[in-house]
Amino acid sequence: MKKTSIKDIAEIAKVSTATVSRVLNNSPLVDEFTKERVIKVIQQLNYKPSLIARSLIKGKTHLLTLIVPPTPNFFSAFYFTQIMNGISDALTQYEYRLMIYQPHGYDAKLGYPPQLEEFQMDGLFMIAPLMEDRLVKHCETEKIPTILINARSHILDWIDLNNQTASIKVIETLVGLGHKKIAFIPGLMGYNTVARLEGYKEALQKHSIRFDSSFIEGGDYSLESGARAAKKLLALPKKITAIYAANDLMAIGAIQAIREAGLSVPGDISVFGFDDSDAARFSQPPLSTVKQPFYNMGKRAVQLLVERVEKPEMPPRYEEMEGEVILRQSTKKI
Amino acid sequence: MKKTSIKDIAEIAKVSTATVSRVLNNSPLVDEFTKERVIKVIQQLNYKPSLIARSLIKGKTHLLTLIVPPTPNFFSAFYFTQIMNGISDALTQYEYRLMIYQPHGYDAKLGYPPQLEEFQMDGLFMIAPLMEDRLVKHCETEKIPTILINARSHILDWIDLNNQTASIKVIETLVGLGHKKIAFIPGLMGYNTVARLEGYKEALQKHSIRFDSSFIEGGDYSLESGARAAKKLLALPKKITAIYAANDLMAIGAIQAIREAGLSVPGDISVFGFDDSDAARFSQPPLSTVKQPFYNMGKRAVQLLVERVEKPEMPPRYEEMEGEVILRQSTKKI
DNA sequence: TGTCCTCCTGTAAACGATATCATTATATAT
DNA sequence: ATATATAATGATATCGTTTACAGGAGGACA
Repeated sequence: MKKTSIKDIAEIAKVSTATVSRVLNNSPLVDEFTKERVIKVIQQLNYKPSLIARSLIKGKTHLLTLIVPPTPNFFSAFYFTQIMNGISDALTQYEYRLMIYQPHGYDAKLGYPPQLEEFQMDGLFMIAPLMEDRLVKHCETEKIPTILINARSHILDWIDLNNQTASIKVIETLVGLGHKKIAFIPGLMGYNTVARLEGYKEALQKHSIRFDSSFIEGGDYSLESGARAAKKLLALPKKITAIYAANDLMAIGAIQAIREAGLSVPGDISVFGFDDSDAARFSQPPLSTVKQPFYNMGKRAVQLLVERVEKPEMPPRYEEMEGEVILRQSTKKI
Repeated sequence: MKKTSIKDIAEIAKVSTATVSRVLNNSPLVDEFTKERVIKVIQQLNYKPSLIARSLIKGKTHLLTLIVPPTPNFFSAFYFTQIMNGISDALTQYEYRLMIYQPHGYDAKLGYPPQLEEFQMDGLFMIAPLMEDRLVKHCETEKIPTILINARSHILDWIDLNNQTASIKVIETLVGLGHKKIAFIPGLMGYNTVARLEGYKEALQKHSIRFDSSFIEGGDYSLESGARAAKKLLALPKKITAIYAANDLMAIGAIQAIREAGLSVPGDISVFGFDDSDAARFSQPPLSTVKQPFYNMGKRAVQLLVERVEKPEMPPRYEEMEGEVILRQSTKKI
């Protein structure tokens, strides 16, 4: 009992397979009467054309692949899921399907994962690849239709947060609350960290606050690294009144360190995070943070990628989205 | 400049396409010498066989699809991501690839999403479908290789938490801490809620504590519903000393309600959650809860599904996994 | 009546692999 | 020398579609 194919339909409807195919693709050059007859047979047999066969001859699979970083500590679930939901929802408008690929030995010697090349997919979403990612390089040189989400490139399309203005908003919020001695805990060096630091400096300058490099203490996006950094910052001779961390987890680590030092949040020190993760909502006190429009980034990424797939020669397109400051109880006026 | 195909290889290596195919599938009936020659050409041209073409003739796509519920409020990101990570990691051992499908109008009239049928995938993962899910019914009657994760069926394979023993562990932990008046906030009625309630009753009986139906106050897995339920429970004439909620979010809602009533957690009332979500870790106080082995469920699901795909006629297999009690600061001895 | 269009339909060749069967070359047995 | 087995290879059909091309039917027009 094999699947019914276009041949079966043709036979029963007493037409050629070509005609059935024309009906399927509702070509105008088929008689109304025969069209109706064919459709009836199709419905009776509950026939569904094979996308595999169609892909083979058309040379397009209508498959897009989402490359997921191998969940390092800084890559949290909510981040990914929101983007995926955005992609998934937007895809319902298009005739494309979504595959997931999560490289395992990411930094291993292997360059481009063979599985991807073999399965001719039409385009790639890449979430937050690192700057030196080999896969990105490969896509750039091979001109594989790709859209970077939360990363940048001169050759590929991308969507990213405007990290600089987001940072500026944070600092202006803190300055507005009366803070002047504001420390920053950047994450691993990457596109966004650089831009956030830039924004931090710019906002300070705008408000005539002198930049003090001892107020910068890096982390690796983990909770522990946030705690470590905060500990050092608290030991500084000049007393800080606020800490701005490059993600929520480090901010929460900072809160822990501040408590351990016998100080309170936001009583003694205000803390700002970044990302608006679950952790921010449920931390104690709830964390002021920056919300990235992940869902919309995913949605928009679909549009850009599909257009790229259909017009591979278009010049690359870039899009910056704005972050939104979410004020909760970890920050206070002084 | 089209993709290089098996024909090109054959031509350059001066063999037939059949031989190239044999080399690709390392058949033993090909001379060592020609094999070497063919391989060299393959590498030179960086040829990768088309999985599409292979799928067409083999009748197998080597594509598995993960059906994701349309993120209702009770379906949180960490839940899904952990399962997906498990699946994704396990898949590296097999020659299968992963697709994602997230139905949108889930409860709408449409039964089986056409996109799935058209793209012949070999098997389906379904996460926590509801009992009356039409897609599940479809898979059951059409004998589509499917594994349910966190759900059950008489016909399909499944992996689920042993909800009853998990519940028993929770109650025994609370009883061990001296609690006797323990309320339960179940979630929406489904497989797991029923079993958890069963376990709750069984554990009470075992410790000769009379079951009191007024101690049961249902919610819908949302934070607000947890708060509402707790409020009612606190208003009971008989004073409870502990609340066990069927998920973390409702537990956190309960904590908020308890605070609003002027009581403290765990000072006056101990609270237990379920799932070990991020929210549990970062709530204040950190929430005692039950950790479900999501990652391992995903991993194991791959094994079961692949075996099912390869032997469709096997009798269905079921697997129960055990939950682990995570003790944090929301529970206290009395 | 013959020519040219238009409209519809069918035939057959793709797409890129695998699988079946046939064929050749070589080795071994008689 | 002939028959037979074995190893390596090639020719060709096949999977389920789409598509270029070729026709046939019928009408319009000279």
